[in-house]
Amino acid sequence: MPSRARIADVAEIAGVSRTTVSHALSGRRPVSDEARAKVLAAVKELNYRANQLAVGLRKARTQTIAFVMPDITNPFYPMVARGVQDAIRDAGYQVVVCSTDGDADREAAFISDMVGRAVDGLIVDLFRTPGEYVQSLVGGHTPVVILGPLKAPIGDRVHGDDKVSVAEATRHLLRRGRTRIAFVGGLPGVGPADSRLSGYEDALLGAGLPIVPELVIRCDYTRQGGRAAVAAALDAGLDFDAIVCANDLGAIGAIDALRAAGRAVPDDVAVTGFDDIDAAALVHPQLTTIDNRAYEKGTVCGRLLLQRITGELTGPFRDIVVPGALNVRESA
Amino acid sequence: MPSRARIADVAEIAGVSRTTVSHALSGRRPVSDEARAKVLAAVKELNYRANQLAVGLRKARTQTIAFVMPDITNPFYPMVARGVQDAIRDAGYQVVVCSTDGDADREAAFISDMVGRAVDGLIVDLFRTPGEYVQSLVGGHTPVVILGPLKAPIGDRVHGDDKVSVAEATRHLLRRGRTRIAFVGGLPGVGPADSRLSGYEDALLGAGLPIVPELVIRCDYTRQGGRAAVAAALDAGLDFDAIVCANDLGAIGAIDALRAAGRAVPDDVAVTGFDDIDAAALVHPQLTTIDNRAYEKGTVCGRLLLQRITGELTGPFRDIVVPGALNVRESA
DNA sequence: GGTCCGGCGCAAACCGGTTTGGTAAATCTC
DNA sequence: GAGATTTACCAAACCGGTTTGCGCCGGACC
Repeated sequence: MPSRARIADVAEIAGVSRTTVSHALSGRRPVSDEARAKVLAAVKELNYRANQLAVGLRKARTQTIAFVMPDITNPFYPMVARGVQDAIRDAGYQVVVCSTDGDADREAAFISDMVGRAVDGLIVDLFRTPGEYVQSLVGGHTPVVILGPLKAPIGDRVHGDDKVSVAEATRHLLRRGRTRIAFVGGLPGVGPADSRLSGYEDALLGAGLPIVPELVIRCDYTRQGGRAAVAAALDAGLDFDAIVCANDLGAIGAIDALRAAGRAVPDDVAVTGFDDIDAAALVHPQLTTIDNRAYEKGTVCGRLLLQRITGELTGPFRDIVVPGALNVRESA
Repeated sequence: MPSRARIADVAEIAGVSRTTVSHALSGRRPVSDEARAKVLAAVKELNYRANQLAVGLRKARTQTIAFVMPDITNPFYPMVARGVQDAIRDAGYQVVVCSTDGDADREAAFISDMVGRAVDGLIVDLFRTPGEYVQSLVGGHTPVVILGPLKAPIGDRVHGDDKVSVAEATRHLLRRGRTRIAFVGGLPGVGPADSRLSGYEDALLGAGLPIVPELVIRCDYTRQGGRAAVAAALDAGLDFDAIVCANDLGAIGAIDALRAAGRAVPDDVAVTGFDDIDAAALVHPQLTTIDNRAYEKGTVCGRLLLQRITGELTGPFRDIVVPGALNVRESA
């Protein structure tokens, strides 16, 4: 394989110096029309493109940001990535996506690696790496935006407010006349379940209704978990006319169990989910659920990071809440 | 912001030359235990990590490959990306993901940009860019693996065989005693519909059954398309006991129409899909469909590219078929 | 006609690493 | 104990660009 054309090759063919080629292409200093024409012709002939490693090395800017996510196959993150990309593209920036696929060690490895590659900024959603450790990895030389619930004084932060969102879903059920509302999903201490549960509680208390312990059923985030939990509740003869689920998969499982027991959704029991996964609109009945606004979160992260990189934004780190949006469909 | 530590800083603190630091860290030449200890101490103290731009520039290798995909929010591609990543990670390579989000110009821009960033290899799935153009963008200096149906003499190729897969799904229906099988989906000439249709035809003809033109219904790839097509067929009084759909969304739409008409799935009409999207297992009844083996395709792409990069594989470009896998669930 | 100025181009330094060639000291060989 | 070899290190070249400093040239101005 022949190697790629270098700027020296262009200079030789155009009959000018490397400097002049650089200036002709960047416009940093004026160049005669004649020289520019010769340079452009040579560039075309050789199919020349600058080696961005060299450019980045010299300029100390790579026009690249990294987005470190826990799992690229979780549809939330690709949608965030698209938002990020749309927010930074016009400024001439690129995003590179790193998925740790649930591996804790790889979170740190990716961050370190991306800093080594001299990215101009980082967006990170971390499951397991403590904030202080991230600090040491980044070294304070690269601006960081934290996506998600992690609180760490290393950069701006963008996150949702599950509590408020679930409270809104619960109030939606109350407005529709449901009074015996159950909560299903999310083992205590695992993931976002607790804040979602507290949103449910807030809404009930706010409406002057009691929290009935039997109607708060904790289970994992799977379809099977939701199905088993609701089936058990029905078997136990519990009485409820609506279910607030901690996530969509659990809600789909809940509907499975209701269908199996001959209860109509939403007529006998209304069901709400959380996440608004693709399948939410595809199942029957279509799921009323909370859209976590992945794309918007991405654009916010991208804009924020860009402002830090350019210095347009300085001062204390900001904390931006992107509230969820209740998506009313058929199930509630 | 203070700038990051450089190798010269490490050398100074350790009291040795830059050369010795490099050798101590890379092991390319022997270094005394004493010097190594001092270097490692200084590295730790300064939290030093090499600037990969400089390393890549000098070594002319970046240990990075790029994966250019048409749409990161199509779950197929993230799963492929995971496969690629798993295949190359142990060799010390990284993958950077570029999504063109359906924009044709950006396909070319990304490829050009990644070549400019001196990636060691490319995996591309192109919707619109012609092969020869890609050739000129890459310049023949970087190995390429083509994912998908594009035929271009610029690199190895990894793709499915929709025709064979759909034929298998159709034979599955025949084995279950279905005889009047319809095909629904995919406008002619758009995407993979034609090869899928021909698999359906192959299977019927192979079983000695005629192709009934009325039972071949072309529509777009959406849920609405499938629903409208099947609703119209039912209205027209067409008689069929199974439907082979060109994709899962269309199949879900088909089931919508069957449900609305009071036909039971699969008892009255069996339905198969294609893609095995997440929702396929979440809808009711769960969809029997063809898994396009995204992860496996990713690992194959990754391994192939790696072999080209290392020179382990040379000679004519290979064409590897990753056959789909029929995933039998409830709908057929 | 000399001075000043702007336009234009080149040489050289620089970014931060790796790699090569050379050398001084230590060790081996006979 | 002289010569050969090895060990351990360093200086300098190099990767491919950008940027800086300087000189040359021609035209305008006094």
